[in-house]
Amino acid sequence: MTLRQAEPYGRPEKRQAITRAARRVFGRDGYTRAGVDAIAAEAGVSKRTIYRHFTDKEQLFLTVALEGADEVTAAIAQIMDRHLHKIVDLEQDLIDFSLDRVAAVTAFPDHFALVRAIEAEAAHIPPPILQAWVAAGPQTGHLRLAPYLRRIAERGLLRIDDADDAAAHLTLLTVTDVNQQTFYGAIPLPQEEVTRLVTAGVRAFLRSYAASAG
Amino acid sequence: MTLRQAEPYGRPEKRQAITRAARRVFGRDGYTRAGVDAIAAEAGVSKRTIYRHFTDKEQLFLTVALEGADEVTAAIAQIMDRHLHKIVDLEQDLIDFSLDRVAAVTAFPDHFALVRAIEAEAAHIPPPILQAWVAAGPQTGHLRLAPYLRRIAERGLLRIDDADDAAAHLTLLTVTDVNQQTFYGAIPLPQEEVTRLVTAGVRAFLRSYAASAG
DNA sequence: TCCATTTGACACTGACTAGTGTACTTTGAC
DNA sequence: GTCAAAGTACACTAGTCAGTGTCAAATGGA
Repeated sequence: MTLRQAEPYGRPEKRQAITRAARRVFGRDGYTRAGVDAIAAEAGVSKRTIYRHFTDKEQLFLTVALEGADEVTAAIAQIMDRHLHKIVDLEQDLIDFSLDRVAAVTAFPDHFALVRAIEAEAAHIPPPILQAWVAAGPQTGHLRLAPYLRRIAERGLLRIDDADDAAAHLTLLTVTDVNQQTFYGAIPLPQEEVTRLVTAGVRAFLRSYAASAG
Repeated sequence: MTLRQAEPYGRPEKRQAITRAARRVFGRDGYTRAGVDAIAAEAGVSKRTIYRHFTDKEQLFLTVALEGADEVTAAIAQIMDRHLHKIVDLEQDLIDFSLDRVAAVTAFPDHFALVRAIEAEAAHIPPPILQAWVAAGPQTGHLRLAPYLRRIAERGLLRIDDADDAAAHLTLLTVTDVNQQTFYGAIPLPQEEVTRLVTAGVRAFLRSYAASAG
């Protein structure tokens, strides 16, 4: 199992149509249920073409997983910059940031449905590739969040020993909580409940990490 | 799709052999990959017998999911009682409690592998049954943890507004964190790292909820 | 226009799998 | 020992699906 095939093949727009369709179908049906024929139909492409671009169903899946991670990581980076660059009201800014981050799950439904599929397949994915995915996706999220928190701490608004731990804790108390309850968006949750969960999570985080305890 | 079949059929030990094997195979291979023949072989039972006890592969899966949840919920209840009944050193007791709770994942590997399978299948499981599972498993965990925290708060050791939120937050900061990183035990993590994560989580929880801030 | 690359249509193989039908054997209660 | 309930062995259907072979059609650059 190779990570990526070296030589590019075929027309890029075909390849993109395939990966897009694959992301959707893998996310909707899961790896095993997803049929290559269904992906071909969804992509408006011959099945034969898929096998000219990708050697394997497995390789297609892994390619899609890695490429999607990059995409979403970039989007999350933007959300961080929008909310955490300049802080006016820390609590409100963190709440807004977390709500936007949660909303990304619904903004990229195909990708996050795929995330569920990846987590389901974890035991069947070659460890190095799984680690590559974790590194490209979730881990990068933490690594990018940590510096923002550190900078906020330097301004005297937070008291932080380990910024990576703090980033992980903020994520757990907000995004992870919601994702777990909604199964990554598979089971909807009323927006007001999402807001409540995120608000409670941010408040708990601030009680734990705010420099000036009320 | 009925929740449980009313009339009991066949010898209970056969039925148990089937459900045990099903739990293991479903957990190992996931729902779609898991073959009924494989389950029959693992159970030391004729495939025909499986279909006399259960109408469907699907019904077998759902039965196993619900029964396993009950079992593990009971085990977790014991862990709570062991560590949270009388508190001597709150931080240490919470750490020990959380470590034991995390260890339950490796103590019931078949069940928690199945949990991953359930979460993977979430979108394909009839909502009422999925909710029944959530109620029997994860939710009950929270509901049972909350009273303990409330009692600890009444003794003046914690300051808690919403005990359910507090229970959820403690769980997120410890068990969920570890489970997410290990993919429910599929990818191992050194014990020292588990201890570090849990300790950091409990400390963050206590900074957020302890009555007397240091 | 020409030609090489790419793609499509489609039939096909081989393997696997859920579920059934049936005839035979085992088990355990009485 | 009898007998009915339960289980086994095994062949079989019918469907699905990953991946391939083949050849014709489309595409696009020179």
